[in-house]
Amino acid sequence: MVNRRKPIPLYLQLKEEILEKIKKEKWTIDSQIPTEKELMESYNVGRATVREAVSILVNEGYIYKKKGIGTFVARKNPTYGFEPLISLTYSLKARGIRAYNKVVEKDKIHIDQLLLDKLKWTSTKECYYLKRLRYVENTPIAIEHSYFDETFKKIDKEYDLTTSLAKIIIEDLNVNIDRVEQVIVPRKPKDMEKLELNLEDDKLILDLERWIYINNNPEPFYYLKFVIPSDIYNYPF
Amino acid sequence: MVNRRKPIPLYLQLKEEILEKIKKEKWTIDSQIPTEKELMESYNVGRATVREAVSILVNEGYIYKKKGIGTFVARKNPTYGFEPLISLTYSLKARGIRAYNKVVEKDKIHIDQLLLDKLKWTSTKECYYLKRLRYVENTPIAIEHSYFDETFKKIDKEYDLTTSLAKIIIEDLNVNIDRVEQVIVPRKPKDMEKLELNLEDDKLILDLERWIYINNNPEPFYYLKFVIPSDIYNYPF
DNA sequence: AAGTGGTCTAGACCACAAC
DNA sequence: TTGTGGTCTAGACCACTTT
Repeated sequence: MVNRRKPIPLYLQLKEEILEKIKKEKWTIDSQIPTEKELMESYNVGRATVREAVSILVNEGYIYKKKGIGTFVARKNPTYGFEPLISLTYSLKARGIRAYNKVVEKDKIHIDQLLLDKLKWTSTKECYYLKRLRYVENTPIAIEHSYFDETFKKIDKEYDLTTSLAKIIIEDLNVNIDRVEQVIVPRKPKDMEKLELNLEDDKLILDLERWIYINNNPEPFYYLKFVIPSDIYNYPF
Repeated sequence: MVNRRKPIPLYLQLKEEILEKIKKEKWTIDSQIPTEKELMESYNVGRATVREAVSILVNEGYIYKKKGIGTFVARKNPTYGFEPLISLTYSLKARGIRAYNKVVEKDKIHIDQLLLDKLKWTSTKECYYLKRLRYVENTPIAIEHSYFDETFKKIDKEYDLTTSLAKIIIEDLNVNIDRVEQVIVPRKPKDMEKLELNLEDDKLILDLERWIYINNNPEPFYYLKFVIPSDIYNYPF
């Protein structure tokens, strides 16, 4: 029960109450939790208090809402913090930020020795290139260069390339991810990149390269390069 | 100006208004923006509307609040999503989640050939080991093994090891980060890890290894291994 | 039509920091 | 003491989904 005499805000107490019900499986995954009205009445608090408590749990990934329907349990355990290792789209979504991806280029390409090394491939094979610009609030936040093996044919045919590629790989492609390698290196941007990312003159960028290995294949099926403005060194702790 | 006849919620319109003032440097970095009361009066909206708009911008990292003082501009440009590539603490904080780190072990250690390879060092030198458990809401979310070169003596002496190591490295240590390498591999947990992370029986974990290179040194000064419960395959996209 | 969450207002009291 | 953001209430109207 919530207690007004405690020095802890009501919405935090209520949040803990709800969380406990989820942890103890009184409310199970994908089942609906009480409506805002019901929570107001059960705990004798105002609607703002209920909404504050609920919104924290939504933010932390425990519950989700469906407009016009209700609020539901998403998960019993937290998945804190490692989302960005998997998906930029997801990590933005977790912060309530809508991202938009624009396909700039899509091609089957020829591979030379240099690219072969980049891709960590030992022999020449089919290679598909996808270039996307990633936007948040109409501001470009990254240039993304993707290189796929023939797996791309399926992706291109069946999925929407403006959404999260990680989602497609993890959820829909039905593959086992064996290994993800990643290298981040800061450097000066090229003129073209300055233009695409709307960069000020002296600003550095980051090269983020990623290789994904699946299905026991010794070579990666997917090579990704992000070009990102580097404000990384002055973020507000 | 905000407009009630538009189909866009007032708080989103107000958010855009504030953001524009920041982007166009009408309100500059670290300067105070109008108080909630002033914003209510300027835009003829209620306090909840103002607080909603402001809280989004806080979440996105544009502004920050000081209790009892006011609200201030943090940055002009977005830095969405990439900070967490370096700092777990940051990525949690961005979602309004407080993390707690507990130092389990701290030692100067002997290096054998196996470890030397792991660390990507070519010759033996001083090596300091730090093991921490990382908690959120009293739930352990990761086991962290850190290996430092002699740089650690300064860190250990001058800083609080229960805070963000990334913050210390980036902000306080005054080094240039040249390169960050990272490998993620899923595997079955050891019994000890099951215990420390409170794992259910069939759950996989992720090994996340990270090497950080600084100051043009060809060898990393810092090797990190995270052991993380893996909910990757059921992300709520 | 009924029920849900989404948006919004007006007002209140509080804890905190600065003067 | 004053002003700030933090918490909380009661009430209103809306858009959305299901019946």
